[in-house]
Amino acid sequence: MSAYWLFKSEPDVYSLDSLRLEKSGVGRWDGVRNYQARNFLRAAQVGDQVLFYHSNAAPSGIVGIAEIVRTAYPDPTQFDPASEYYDPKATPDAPRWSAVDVRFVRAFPRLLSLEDLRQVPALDAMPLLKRGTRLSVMPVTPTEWAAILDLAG
DNA sequence: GCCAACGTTGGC
DNA sequence: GCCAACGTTGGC
Repeated sequence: MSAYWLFKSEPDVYSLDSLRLEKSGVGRWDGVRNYQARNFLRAAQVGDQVLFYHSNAAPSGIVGIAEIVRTAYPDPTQFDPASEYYDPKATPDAPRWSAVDVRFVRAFPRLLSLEDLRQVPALDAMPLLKRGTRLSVMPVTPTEWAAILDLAG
């Protein structure tokens, strides 16, 4: 039984299109530096479905679907001093941060903006829509998933 | 282990 | 670019 997730990314950094255009067909979801988000990443299983959300965009919103193709492994960027995600306290023997691999599934016909999503009562409990929540990886319930796909058309 | 200071996120 | 909200750090 697949689970559902929502991943946030700034489209200027990594968009759904970036994932779609990956030569290998697979994109690495790295750079997560929040423990709660990391723990959710670690819970993701192969085949789980992911809502791809563009943050810091105009407008921000859900743009499509990706799928987990590899479960959590140490995020290589934490060991790379040249990376903006470098974490000097992480070592290969004691990694702190995890990455997963995803593949593109599909783009929605239109972006579902926060404003759109707030119109749907079934989505009221989503952390995404709660004031002040900045979680970049969060679980999505089957009910929420169905409501969002319905909205996407 | 408290908590002030600081840094980051992300909508607007 | 502003700034509210939140997470992390580090002095004590």
